[in-house]
Amino acid sequence: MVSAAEQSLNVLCRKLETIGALTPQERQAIAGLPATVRVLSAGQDIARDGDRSGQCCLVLQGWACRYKLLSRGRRQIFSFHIPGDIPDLEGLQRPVMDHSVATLTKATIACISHEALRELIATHPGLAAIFWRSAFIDAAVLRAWMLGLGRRSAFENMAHLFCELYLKLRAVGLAGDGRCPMPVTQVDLGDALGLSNVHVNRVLQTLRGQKLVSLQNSTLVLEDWQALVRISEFDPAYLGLER
Amino acid sequence: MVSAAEQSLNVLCRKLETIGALTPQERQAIAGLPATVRVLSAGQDIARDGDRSGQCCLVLQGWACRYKLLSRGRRQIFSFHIPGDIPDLEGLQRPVMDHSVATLTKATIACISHEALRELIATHPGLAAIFWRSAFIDAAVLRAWMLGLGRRSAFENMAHLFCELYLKLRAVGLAGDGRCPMPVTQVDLGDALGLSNVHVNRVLQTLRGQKLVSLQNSTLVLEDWQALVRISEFDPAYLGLER
DNA sequence: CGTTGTCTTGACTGTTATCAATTGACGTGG
DNA sequence: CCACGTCAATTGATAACAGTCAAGACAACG
Repeated sequence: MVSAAEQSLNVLCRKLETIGALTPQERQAIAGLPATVRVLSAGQDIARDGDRSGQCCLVLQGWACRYKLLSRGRRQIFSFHIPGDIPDLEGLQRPVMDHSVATLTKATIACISHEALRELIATHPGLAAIFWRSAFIDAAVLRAWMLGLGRRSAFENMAHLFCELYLKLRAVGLAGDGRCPMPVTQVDLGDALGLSNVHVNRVLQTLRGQKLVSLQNSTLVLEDWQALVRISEFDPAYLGLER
Repeated sequence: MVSAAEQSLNVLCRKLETIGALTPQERQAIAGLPATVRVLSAGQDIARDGDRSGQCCLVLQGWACRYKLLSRGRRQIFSFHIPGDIPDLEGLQRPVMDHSVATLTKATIACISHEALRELIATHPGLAAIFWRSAFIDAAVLRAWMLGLGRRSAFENMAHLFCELYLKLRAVGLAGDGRCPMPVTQVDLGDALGLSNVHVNRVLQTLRGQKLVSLQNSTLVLEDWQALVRISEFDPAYLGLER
């Protein structure tokens, strides 16, 4: 069903428009990308450390993450990815993965060949610039996480992460009104924040106890945005969101 | 002195050649970049969080770093930069800095306008690809540091950092024979690894006591490469070094 | 030769990990 | 419909790693 695939590529346009304006031609070129759609259950690897795949994956529905494993079951999650994101864009320049990409929830994914993406970028310099910016924004998010891992307390860092995810989701129309989906387990949260699952649980209780956020049924409710921003020293500039 | 400036831009060629081959034309175009050379003492900011500068800086001699400050004097260093690196390349796409760049040692820096770099990239697609790859390699290094901050012990992480820096320095001809310059203070090391200066000191003593590395007079000696690789689970693939 | 920054050490504290067990929610098959 | 299995969330007890504070040693530099 070509039309379904074209329809679904709109999430990519919506995401790119949070970074810069698209011309009608650019939107059309994106809609015309050849894509293979796959539906995966939660916790499935999309690409593995060491793979050489030849295509990029675009998240259409659900959440994904990038992560890497260490001995003794240690895992670090580097980023969360929501609809519109291309977690493995750098495969275009570095074909061998140095980490893995996996789903966090049931998810639908569009696979787009490197060839098609390279062609798209080559023929649309405006899109090339937006993809560049997108890659640099991803790097800025990595730095924000590093700052938290290295220098923020567990409490501050979790508050910071929630602020970030809320704004990213809202930018693509998936959140609003002080609440957003947060379909990740406490283990996932711990692997992103460098914490044990037990400690994540306790920090969440503290956060709830202080009427800052509550997380239930995979929904995050931000009950005191100002306080969260203050506690976590959150400055949204790094997200590079238009508006 | 134009010839001195041209001469000095060779460090950039040397660095880029660790990523991909350069044609004579590309080398020439790089040598012809208009650059302003500055000499800075240790601990000087080159660009500050929030700045909008209009130019990129290329490290010619000495070391630099990218960092960000938090309240109560907390600092996280995101990356170390050695001769040939352009720490703020992303200024090309994101003109407002979301972190700072500073010297770690006495350093000489070449300032190159965004304009000139954009022109260079636009007229040399091969260089554009190499700069893309370079940006993605930087992101891979950030992820390696994240993995260490989140999931490695202080001991493992310091060993990992030393492995990384040794290979990066060797790739541009600044190290060899199991030793390399390491002109950073223990405080700097701590700010990179998310540790206190006191703990850095103790971990260094352990490392030395186990005959793994020694760090004296700003020189790092790797006494047991195999053991370091094993302990820190070091895999150099992420550095993307040609060879 | 004193000043300054860096390194080193000891004592104590605190955050977070680990281990182990329990509860609760959900889906499946008998 | 209930018994069971599974996975996620929760709790308590204890331990380990790393931070903080404070003081002193050392070295480089003017």
